[in-house]
Amino acid sequence: MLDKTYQPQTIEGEIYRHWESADAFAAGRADRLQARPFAIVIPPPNVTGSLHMGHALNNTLQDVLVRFERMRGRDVLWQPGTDHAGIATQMVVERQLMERQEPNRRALGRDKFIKRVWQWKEESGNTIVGQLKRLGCSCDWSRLRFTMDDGLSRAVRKVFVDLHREGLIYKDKRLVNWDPELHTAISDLEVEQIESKGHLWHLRYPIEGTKFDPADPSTYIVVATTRPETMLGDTAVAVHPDDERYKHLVGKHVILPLVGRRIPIIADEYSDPEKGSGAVKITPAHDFNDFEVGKRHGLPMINVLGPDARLVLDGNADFTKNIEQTPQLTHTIQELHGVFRFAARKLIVHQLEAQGLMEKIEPHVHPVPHGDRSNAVIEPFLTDQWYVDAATLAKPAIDAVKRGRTTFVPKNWETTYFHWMENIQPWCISRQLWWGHQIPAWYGPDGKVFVAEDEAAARTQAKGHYGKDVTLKRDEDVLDTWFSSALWPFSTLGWPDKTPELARYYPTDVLITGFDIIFFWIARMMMLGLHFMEEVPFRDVYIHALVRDEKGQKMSKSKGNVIDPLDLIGTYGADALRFTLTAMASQGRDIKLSTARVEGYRNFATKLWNAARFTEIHECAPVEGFDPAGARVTVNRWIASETERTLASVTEGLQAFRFNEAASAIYHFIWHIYCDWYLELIKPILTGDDKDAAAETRAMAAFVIDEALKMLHPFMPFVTEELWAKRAPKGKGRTSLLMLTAWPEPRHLQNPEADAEIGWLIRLITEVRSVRAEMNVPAGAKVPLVIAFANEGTKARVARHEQTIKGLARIDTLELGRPQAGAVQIVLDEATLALPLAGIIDIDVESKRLKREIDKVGSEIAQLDAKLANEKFVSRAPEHVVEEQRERKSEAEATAAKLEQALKRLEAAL
RNA sequence: GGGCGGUUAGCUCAGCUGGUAGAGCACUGUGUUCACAUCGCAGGGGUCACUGGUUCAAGUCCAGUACCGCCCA
Repeated sequence: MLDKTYQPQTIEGEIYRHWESADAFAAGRADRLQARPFAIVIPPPNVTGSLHMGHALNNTLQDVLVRFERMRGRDVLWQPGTDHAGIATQMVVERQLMERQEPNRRALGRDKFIKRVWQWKEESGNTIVGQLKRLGCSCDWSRLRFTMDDGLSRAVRKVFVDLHREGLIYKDKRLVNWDPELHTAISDLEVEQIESKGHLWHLRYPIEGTKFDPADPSTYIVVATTRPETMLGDTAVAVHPDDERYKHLVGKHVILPLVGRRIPIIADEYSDPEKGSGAVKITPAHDFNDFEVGKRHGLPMINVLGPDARLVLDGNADFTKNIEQTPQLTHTIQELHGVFRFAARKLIVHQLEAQGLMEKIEPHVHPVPHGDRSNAVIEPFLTDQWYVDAATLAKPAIDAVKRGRTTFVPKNWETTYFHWMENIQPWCISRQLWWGHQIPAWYGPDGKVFVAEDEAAARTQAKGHYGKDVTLKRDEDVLDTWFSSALWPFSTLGWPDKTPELARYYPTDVLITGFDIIFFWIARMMMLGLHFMEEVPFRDVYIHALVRDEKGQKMSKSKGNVIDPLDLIGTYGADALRFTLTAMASQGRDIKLSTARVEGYRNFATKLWNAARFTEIHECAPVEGFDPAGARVTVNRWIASETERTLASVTEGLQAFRFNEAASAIYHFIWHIYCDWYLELIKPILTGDDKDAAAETRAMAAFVIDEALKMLHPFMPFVTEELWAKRAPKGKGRTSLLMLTAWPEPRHLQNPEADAEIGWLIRLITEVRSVRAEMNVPAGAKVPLVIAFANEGTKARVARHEQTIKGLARIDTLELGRPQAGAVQIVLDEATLALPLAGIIDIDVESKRLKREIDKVGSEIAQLDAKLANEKFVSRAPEHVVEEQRERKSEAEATAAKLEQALKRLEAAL
């Protein structure tokens, strides 16, 4: 006997272990070798991370789909794995060293540090795997991969070497986004532009050949800048070519204050006449736009900052090149060399002010680049880095989506994808970190680079080049983490080896992920998948929303509004959390999660549990060979019909990635159809005298709940599996696993007659209950019911459902006859139901109620009349729509007439 | 500045190809009838942001406005 409530905590772990021990998650099961494969690769979570709400949503949706397809007979591979997350993981371990007051990374040295990270990975790397299991994820854990596994690392090296050979990876000296805190380059995508309050400093640059006079504007040009400290590296001043104010100055030079460098005034459209003074200083080594301007005009690039964002002036040959050694210059170098950028800013502003070179300072809000990990202000920095020629790789990736070989759901994300891909910049892939895939490049004594999959191969190349063995030094940098993630759909399947898995499961069927990594990950998988596999990595990309808190705020640790999915699982069970996320995953809107909702779906699990308990109590066990199409009892034919409708909704919903529709279809069926009506309607039959009907009903009740368990299983795997096991056919144990049971097939069970009849019955019961409640008839009181003016069909229905009506509407005597004086009357189709409540009810109140009803129907008739009187409607609307309105009108008129009669009868009683 | 999305019941949200506005929670009344009070029954509550347009018909399509959010520059 089932307990009164479902206790998820006590059974979830056990059920999960049961699945695992049955190898139920395994891809390529022997019984499915002939089946069509269905493959999903997991977006690999950070190996040292823990499950947050985004993971919970992402993996729930994947699991729903995977379980659905598995039940539909596909050979499912859900490929799990974790990501080494270069910067994040390295930071975690460094912080750990600091907290434990152990030697820091540099003191430890590269090898020892990496060993520590591996150690940390071994300790905590499976935390998230365990958490995914708690969520119920049915990944093939035997195939768990890690981006730094030997195999995946080999794939990374091969891709690097191949792309390099093809000229698609190259080393270049360009401006990069430099994180001065982490001392590494990062890609554009890892930079967040944050609107910040700053200033616009208007600096006066004296024009060469004039005597600078603060009172005479013709002796200087004003440039506006948000970063005065970079002025030491200025190599030009730019004005717009059409700017009349400055036309006469183009071609002249200014003498850079504090430095004495002679720099040209150039005309370039980059300068915006509307902004600031219309003239801008050009610092090619410290600004991306200026870099381009510099290239156009052949300007020198003078780097005045070091990797830690301190000024480097002393001994900086580029800085002192072509300038006179003045006392001012010496002073500048002395005072500013080694000073951190923001302190330098203050000093420089101060000096310029002292010399009358500051025209004005305006408050100014502008975007400032920040590193997404360190949150440090990013410095455009001129260094040598490795780049991927993304523009070339993007072409086939754009084409594949344009031609529909890969489809985004919802479709509008394709716009985002195209926009980015069509404007893609070279991808900086080297990182000055230790944790990651070390770049497979070796340098000879003269700096000549040899790219090879291992050192031996590099040495061979070097020997060929130099004609002798030389000492090679490996590039110290590692690759961007996303470089290895980009290979995930094929590297996890064994590539570069030609494995059977690769042949069978690539391309994968669908990728499920959030929009925040369309660029980081999806785009790059598309590029590298197409390049190396000559086939898209996935057919569909389902983009889901972000999970926010109930106020719509992004969850973040600093805001303290994080809801821990594991807490919710602990309180309400994994099924409740999963169902909530699925039911709220409608396309194109963020999810505002509230625990009330989770609680509601926990209640749903309990409801289902108790429905099962009911079937158990009434011995509704599955009957082998039971054919629902052969049911005779109307209510059974009806529930079979409803079941089939639900099956269509759930199946179609999942096929179209309309998770919320699928979820609400099964929810509505179980609670509001099966529990609210079917189980209530069959109670009289189960305890009645008709043994055949009772037997059929028990079998049907069992059949339907089993079908419901199957349909609900992808969403709520634990409780359904548990009930499946507990609801064994009579005298037998149930050895099958629900998760490996076949998804229901349509059996032509839809039955309009049964639908109509039970629909009528439900309306009758509801109407009677409603009137009872309105008339304050005590809930427990049984009253007589007279049905008047019934046609033959209704009479037959009344006879068939007499017991049910009596039970559910709390009726003691039910007869056909005429409405008694002073009775409450209900119009139901052609019939009138009368509840002789004289003495209990207030005639006046009842009269008002009937008048209200008449008014309601009356206004409906008026509306329909207006519509049908409209000639254009009648002539232009489709025939069936017009017909429908006519029918509706005549029904409404009939109802109105009957209500009028009812009112007359009531008034006659007065 | 460019792009995308949102604005529907007190709250959180559904509403796919235009044809009588739905759910959950909350609220009100009522009930412990032998599956379930993590429940049942009944009920109240919406000029679908605004303005125009297309159409016989607009929450749904189009244009614009306002406010909110996100992405990119």
